[in-house]
Amino acid sequence: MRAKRETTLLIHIDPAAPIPLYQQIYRQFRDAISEGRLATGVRLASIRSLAFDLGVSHTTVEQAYLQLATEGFVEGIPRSGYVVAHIDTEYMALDRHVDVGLVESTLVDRSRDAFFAENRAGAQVPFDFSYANLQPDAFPANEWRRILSDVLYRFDCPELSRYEYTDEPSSLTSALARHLARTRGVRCVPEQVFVQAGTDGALSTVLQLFDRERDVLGMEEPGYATVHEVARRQGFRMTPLPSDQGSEVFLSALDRAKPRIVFTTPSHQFPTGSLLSLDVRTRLLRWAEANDAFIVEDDSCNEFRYGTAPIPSLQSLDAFGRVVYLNNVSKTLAPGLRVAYVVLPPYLLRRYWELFNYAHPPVSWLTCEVLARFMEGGHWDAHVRRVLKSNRRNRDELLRHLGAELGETVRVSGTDAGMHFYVAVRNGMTQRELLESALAEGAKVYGTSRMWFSRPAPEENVMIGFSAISHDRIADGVAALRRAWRG
Amino acid sequence: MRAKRETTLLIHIDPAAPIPLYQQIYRQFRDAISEGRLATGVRLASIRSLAFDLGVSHTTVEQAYLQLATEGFVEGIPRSGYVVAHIDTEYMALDRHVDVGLVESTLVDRSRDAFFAENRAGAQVPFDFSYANLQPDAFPANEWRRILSDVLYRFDCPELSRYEYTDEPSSLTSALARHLARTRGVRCVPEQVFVQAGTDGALSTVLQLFDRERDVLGMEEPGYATVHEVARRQGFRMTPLPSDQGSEVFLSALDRAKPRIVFTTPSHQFPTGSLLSLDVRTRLLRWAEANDAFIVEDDSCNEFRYGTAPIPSLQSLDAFGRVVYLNNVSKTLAPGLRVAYVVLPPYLLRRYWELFNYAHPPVSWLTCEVLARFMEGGHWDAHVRRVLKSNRRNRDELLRHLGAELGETVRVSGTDAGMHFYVAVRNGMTQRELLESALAEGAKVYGTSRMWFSRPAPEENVMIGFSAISHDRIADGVAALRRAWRG
DNA sequence: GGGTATTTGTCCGTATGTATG
DNA sequence: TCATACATACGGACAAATACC
Repeated sequence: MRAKRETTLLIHIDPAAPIPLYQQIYRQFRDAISEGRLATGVRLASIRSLAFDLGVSHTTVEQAYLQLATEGFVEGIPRSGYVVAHIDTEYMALDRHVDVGLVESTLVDRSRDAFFAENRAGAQVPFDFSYANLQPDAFPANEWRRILSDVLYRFDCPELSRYEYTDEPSSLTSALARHLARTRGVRCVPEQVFVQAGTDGALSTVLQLFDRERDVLGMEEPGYATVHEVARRQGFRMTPLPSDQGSEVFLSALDRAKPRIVFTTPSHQFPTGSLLSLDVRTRLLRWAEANDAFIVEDDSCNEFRYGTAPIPSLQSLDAFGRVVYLNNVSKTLAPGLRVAYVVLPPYLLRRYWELFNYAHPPVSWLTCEVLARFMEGGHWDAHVRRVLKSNRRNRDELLRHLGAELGETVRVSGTDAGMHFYVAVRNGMTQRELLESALAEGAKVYGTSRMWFSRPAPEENVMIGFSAISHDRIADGVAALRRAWRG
Repeated sequence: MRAKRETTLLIHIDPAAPIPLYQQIYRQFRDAISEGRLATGVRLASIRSLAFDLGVSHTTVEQAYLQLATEGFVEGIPRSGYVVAHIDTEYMALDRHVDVGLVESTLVDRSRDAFFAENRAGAQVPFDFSYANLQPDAFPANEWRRILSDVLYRFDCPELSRYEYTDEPSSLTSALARHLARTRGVRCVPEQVFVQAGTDGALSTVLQLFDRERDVLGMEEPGYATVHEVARRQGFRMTPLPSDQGSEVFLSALDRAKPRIVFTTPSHQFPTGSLLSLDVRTRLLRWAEANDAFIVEDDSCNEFRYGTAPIPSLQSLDAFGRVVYLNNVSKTLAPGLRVAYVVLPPYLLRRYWELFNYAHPPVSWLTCEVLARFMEGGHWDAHVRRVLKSNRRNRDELLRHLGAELGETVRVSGTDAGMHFYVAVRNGMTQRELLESALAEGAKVYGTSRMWFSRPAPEENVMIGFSAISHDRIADGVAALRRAWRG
């Protein structure tokens, strides 16, 4: 490229200004070029001549030119000079404060959204019957901090400075494999266990092992809205499997629709709280084997059974490698940790490694290491016992008061397990009216309508949880519900 | 259901055994039913009669029966008795140690995989010229631990016990928005910032905002293999955009293929290390606006520039809301933390909230909170300076020795920025031979062939990194490379 | 047209005030 | 408090490009 002519741009510098000299020069050139005052191809003053004019060292000018060159405003021709590069001056003049209005309107829309209004401001209500959150002080902060200090003191944590790959068994996958074998009868080696970023992330990963075009996901209805949404985002078609009309209806829907993947919550159906019997379990497994289907067993909440011991997992009955075991630490330790895990059967394990060659584990090594030590040190079992005890106390209290205050008006089910009751309120109110009248009395209960996706949701069903509310507020909370629903 | 006849099953219990009495009873019934020794419909001994026979309390037997009932082995008929439920005894007899062979063979296959052999055992080699890992002691463990203790001491961390939703601005998104505005000129509000589980996770999320059927992803070639893999898993078609033949070839490929999404690394192209000039940047942005396309700007590694100050981000030039800004803390703080973040432009923000209604943030609240305080406390800037300094020292050392020992044999590029050099070795060896001969001398360099996906990769290009190796091993490492490549 | 002087960018070391640890 | 490192600014030496004779 040849220079057309030399610049006549006048540069001013102020040695007293707080801005470095080379930056003052740089900026004046940059702005002149951006605004089109220096046209493409124009030759800049030579480093030495400009330095002489300004009374500074030539290296100072050099530094300014170098910065202009790396940012693309000028082009350096070796040992010859600098010329102005091609710059779209029209573009550079455009205002970049774009579409802030769209951001703001989107934010406002969100804040009005019913689901968020329901779930977000829970803490601000006197009686929050949340079905998923835990007691505010449930997290074993002291133990966690101690273990974390041990890990960080140990030595310099080279693991944190390395990219790991998902086929390296870790202390956490080993601890989980042992724990699952002991408490849930799950048979696996650590290499089958994958730690994931929450249930959403786990499910996302599992779905990616299948074929969007051909494979259909069978979804419990009513069921987790999150699962429904993840499947939609992942581009999978869904077929509803009625979960509130008994197991025969469930199984025959399965046989009609023949999904490739089936999402189930066998040990505690969400939200109804029902339980898949042993007979249905074996029929489900046989069906999966006969139809080359896979079952995702979401075993969340299995720890909380009131009356009987936890029942064995579906995976432990699986003789064909048809079950993906899925669980998380959100209900027992902390939702805020975002730790879930899946156990893949052999076929899907192979498929995983075809598709996740360059994938890294999605959860912090530090979190995994601390959790592994927490489990291996026996803190996990002790902690689950504590949480179970608290949940049982709250459950009994809530059940007692619901019976006493609203005995005639409500039909309560799903009381054997989990962190909430599935309650039909028979006072003629719509779901919206039920939630809003309760809220007006300071009590927050939760709607179920988003858990249906193929047929209209029954109006009268709400969820009343007992995991987050403090024990001594339950009585007053139920009194508030009575005022709201029985006048 | 009516009972056929009563059981004659003999139950033994041992009060001295470590197993609870009710479990001894439960297990004997369970096994008998599983194995078919008690047929469907058979009536169990009544609770009181069995209790009398065994000499235990009737509540002990009741507990055993209850467990059998919840697990589905028996059915309780109210005020009548328990009968054996329908059990698929044939199924229950199946061996459940299935397909362990498949698991094991998959594991063996993996351990032989070239990529994993290359990336996994890095630490065991005397001279690891890794291009992505950090110094083993790079993580600021003391500061991190102190902040973490502050957070956990503070009070009971109710945030850990709650499910959050992704539209709640957090201390981290606020800190990131401020930091990005200051150091990269990125204009955004915290509500546009989304913390994600690593770059893989971030990219996954971004892709889900598009249409798999219609939208094509334009991918730099050579470029990140991870991006390629994520796109494949997400079901997106890809079109290659040559990144090693100058910007005109890049832009014309763009104009021919017209992808909807373009993945770029403008401030430090991976792996070539080249830089997108200002002119190309504006042309890219104009092109995106004219073609209704979106650009994903991976700004990773922008912090490491040797010689000149970091150049402004593409997002800061974006007048149309066409750029998704993407970065992570893996190169500066720790890959093991798995923290990345995206800044969505208004249109994609709206799209996000259509699809991620029930999504939770994928990163631990604890990690986010500590990182936010780390940044707000000024530790981030100081730490980046430290890492930059270490990288610069290593870069200079490596460049010096490469020139001295292999000056004739290699052509080194991409030296202005990043954590590695892009090196063409001109000694006639294939890529495999280059890597293996180096490894035989104890030096690990990294292949580039997986970064091409539509055309054959040049054999002679390897990456030689300097971010993980210790400073005083570089000289010996390069000597090893000389022995390997020049005999 | 070829040798030479000059201009040019580039690379080197160094001094100084400031920020960092 | 003090040593260190860094950003800034400076001047000199060098070699390639250019202009001149």
